[in-house]
Amino acid sequence: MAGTSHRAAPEHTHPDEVPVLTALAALADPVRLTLVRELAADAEWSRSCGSFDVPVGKAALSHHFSVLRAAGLVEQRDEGPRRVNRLRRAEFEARFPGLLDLVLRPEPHL
Amino acid sequence: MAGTSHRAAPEHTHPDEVPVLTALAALADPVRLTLVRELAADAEWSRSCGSFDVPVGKAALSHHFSVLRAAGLVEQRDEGPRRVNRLRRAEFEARFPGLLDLVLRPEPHL
DNA sequence: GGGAGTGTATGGTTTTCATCGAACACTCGG
DNA sequence: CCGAGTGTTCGATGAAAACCATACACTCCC
Repeated sequence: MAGTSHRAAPEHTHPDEVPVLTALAALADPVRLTLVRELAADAEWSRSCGSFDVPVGKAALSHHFSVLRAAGLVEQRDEGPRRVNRLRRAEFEARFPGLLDLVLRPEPHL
Repeated sequence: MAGTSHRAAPEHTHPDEVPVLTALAALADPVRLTLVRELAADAEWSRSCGSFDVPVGKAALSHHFSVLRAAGLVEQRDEGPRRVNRLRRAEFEARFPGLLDLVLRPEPHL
């Protein structure tokens, strides 16, 4: 049958239930910042967890995604053997207006 | 004569030279968040470092202000024996539009 | 059903960061 | 010149967080 996954669905937190401090802490990490940026640059649900170019092992990567979910930044869905991601642009923007733009904006020269 | 201080002037960093990651990290701490908020609630140069209601000793407090200066969030000036503070609203807003508003805005109920 | 691919969970190590206590520097008022 | 008030610096401590290697769970395809 369709839609049947015998795998535990990932726990999500809606941005509305996220404290500012949690959101800031989630974004204040170079690896997660990269994840969010790469995620924003591609189509929704197009990137699996392993498809990101970050210098950490799978275990750490999995943890980072867990943090991003808890901060309401990322939504995940199981698609066959892989877990694909989506940046929760609209919802997160509604909760923290401008924050995402800020972090996605190309860094002005220092 | 006036304006003569035999004390080392605090090192400041202009918001324009601050990476996003540094700004986020500076705000992603409960004590510093309180400092910024209290600072925003009062007139510029009206608050000395010791006048904030945070549950840490002077040493830690001094360190937090150092982080806030490095993030371009706070400017300090020596005024007699005390060091008074100013939130760099305009400059920081120009560099990171909306970020201060976000953190100063009262937290919606969770 | 076996094996490859993908992601999570666990346990332990390392690093980072917030914190404190104590010592020091500076300013001001007696 | 001394003492109180204020803030920084230093060294050490403890907690939090990032990380890795391994082992495990699930899905798909042959």
